[in-house]
Amino acid sequence: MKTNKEVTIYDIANKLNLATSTISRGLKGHHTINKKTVEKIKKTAAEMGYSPNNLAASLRGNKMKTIGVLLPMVTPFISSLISGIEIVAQKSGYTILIMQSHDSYETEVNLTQSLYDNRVSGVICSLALETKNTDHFKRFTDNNTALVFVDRVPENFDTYNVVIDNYRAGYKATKHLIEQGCKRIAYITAGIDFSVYRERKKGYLAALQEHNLPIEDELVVRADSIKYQDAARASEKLLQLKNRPDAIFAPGDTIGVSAIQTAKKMGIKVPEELAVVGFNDDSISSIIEPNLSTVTHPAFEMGKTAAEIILKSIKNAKRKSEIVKQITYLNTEVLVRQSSKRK
Amino acid sequence: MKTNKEVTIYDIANKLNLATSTISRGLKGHHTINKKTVEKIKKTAAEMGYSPNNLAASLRGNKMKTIGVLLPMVTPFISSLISGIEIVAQKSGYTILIMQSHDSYETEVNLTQSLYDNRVSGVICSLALETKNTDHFKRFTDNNTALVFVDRVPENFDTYNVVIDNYRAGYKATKHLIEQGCKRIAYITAGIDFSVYRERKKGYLAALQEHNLPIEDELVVRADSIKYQDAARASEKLLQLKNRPDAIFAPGDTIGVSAIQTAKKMGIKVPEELAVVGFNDDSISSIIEPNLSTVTHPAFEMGKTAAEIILKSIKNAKRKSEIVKQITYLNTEVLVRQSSKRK
DNA sequence: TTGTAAGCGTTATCAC
DNA sequence: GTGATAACGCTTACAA
Repeated sequence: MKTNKEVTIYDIANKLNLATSTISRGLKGHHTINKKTVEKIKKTAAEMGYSPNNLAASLRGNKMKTIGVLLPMVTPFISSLISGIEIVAQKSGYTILIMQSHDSYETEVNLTQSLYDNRVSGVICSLALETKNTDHFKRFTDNNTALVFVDRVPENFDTYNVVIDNYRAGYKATKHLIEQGCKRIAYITAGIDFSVYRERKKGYLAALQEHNLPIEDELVVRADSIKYQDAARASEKLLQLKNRPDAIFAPGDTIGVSAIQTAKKMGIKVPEELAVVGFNDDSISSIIEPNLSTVTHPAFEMGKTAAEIILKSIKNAKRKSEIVKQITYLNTEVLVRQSSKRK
Repeated sequence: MKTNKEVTIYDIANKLNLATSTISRGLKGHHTINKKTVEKIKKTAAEMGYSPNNLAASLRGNKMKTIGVLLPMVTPFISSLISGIEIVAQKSGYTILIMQSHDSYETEVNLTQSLYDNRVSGVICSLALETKNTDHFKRFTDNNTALVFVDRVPENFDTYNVVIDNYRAGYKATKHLIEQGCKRIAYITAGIDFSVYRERKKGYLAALQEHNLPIEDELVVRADSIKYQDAARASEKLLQLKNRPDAIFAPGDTIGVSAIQTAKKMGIKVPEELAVVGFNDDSISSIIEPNLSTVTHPAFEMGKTAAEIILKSIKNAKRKSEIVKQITYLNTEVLVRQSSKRK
């Protein structure tokens, strides 16, 4: 490793017999600088191999041109979400700093601190499954850092949220199962009845009630996480019931896939004896056989929207915004495939 | 948004009637500072809601405590890789900055610049499929920034590489197919015969040769990317051959899955008429039916190893290291599942 | 249109 | 053990 000293605007200033301020402005194509000077500056900067030091620039403004992205873990859904954020951020010259909480509250708190220490301009977050208290995010709103929650949002926090209507999605999925003639429909929830999953459950319960189907406690089971193993355990529990369900609404495709595979292992026919609907439209849902019916979840769009809100919010940060809370809903729909087709 | 002014070490110094240098040292538990003073400092810092400004600290040292992670795109393999990096980095108090090239050379060059501008301490990179020239990485080695390539590494670049032995992996997978009695084994490559895929191909060819199987050009086809659609197109091309292959070695599970599904659509029985072996052991490989035989790819371990090397390399950065190039190989093995079991 | 100089928050180097 | 001060590289009033 060589240790070339870095070229700074000071060096350029020296070479060109100009002031550093002129270089600084020239590099940004400031309108108060002579066009020819600008050109000259840019040219020599390139020749000298100058590259701007974001640290120094940000130290003055006290913020990096960086958006912190704090997510539970990288799933297919999340990776589309990231792409959406990325594409918008990149256009505006923002870098994104991705961190995973691994669904742990403690990790989330730590990463929150770390994002703050790095002086990010804004934060886009989808909560960890474990998170109940969201005080650690006040740090951002209290200190002029834009904050947007996506998908897994807190219940009571005054800021921007980008979500789908989980209640309606749950309702629609369940209604579809009812229309297929299912009578004993089960639901698998995740974490400590986490908001998103609870809302979907509410929709599920509403649909049952509306169609005069009995609501039975044993038909709602909990998976410790949304990972395959935990989901499979939950599915198994349902399918071992004396009075087994004839349908499962799984609020995630991994869970749905685990249900199908568990059923197969137990010799239960899908969809004839057990109809299954998942959530997210991950690619596995069209690889598993029978193909998994699912509810679309516009990850990419959600990412784009969240990033756009963050950028707008950063721009307006100076004059304090009037907006206290804003919830943006994106649309979802039920994709009917083989796993729930009974008619 | 309130705009609380930030608490700095200067404020703490004022309150405690100490010098900023003492505060700075106290906060880090420097041994030259009285234990009681250290405690007092830490306590009041906490009380005042102080949080360190990494920007300022890094400006002096000219490097952020950040590792840039530049990857082609988030696949299941890559997401394990990230986890491995993350776990090691976090332990040492490093933050990771993840960026995706989306397999585009141009994007990779830009992101490289962006990482540099952000003064990361080190970079872990897996190359874009399009990348042939890697001069844009010289920036890092020339300027005292640690650099490690993982998995998709350049051919000629003096630095650390963490890889598997792609040649041997290709050889082993092909040999397995031969042992199953396959005679016309096809291979799908990706990108412009990108290094990793080329190495696997070499192994494939060596195995054929060793067993006196004919090497036919039409049995090696190219997919434009490793995404499903492109892979499926390549599979289709193979299966439409007049003299159709009886096995496909796919250097990725998505490609392997596409091969199985394409075969099914065409009414070709797997594994009876077509044996398939994939690569990576993604979770889809055990969801697809028949289950896809595959070659393990120790993503998590590779991530951990890469991060450990980076950290060591950062530590040694001051005295220039003697090491010019070091290649670390991790082990792989063939997992035989239904898609290739013929005996 | 360009120059001067202060300041961003921290740390390293001396000095005491 | 602690303090004073310069320096990191850049931006931005304010001056010219």
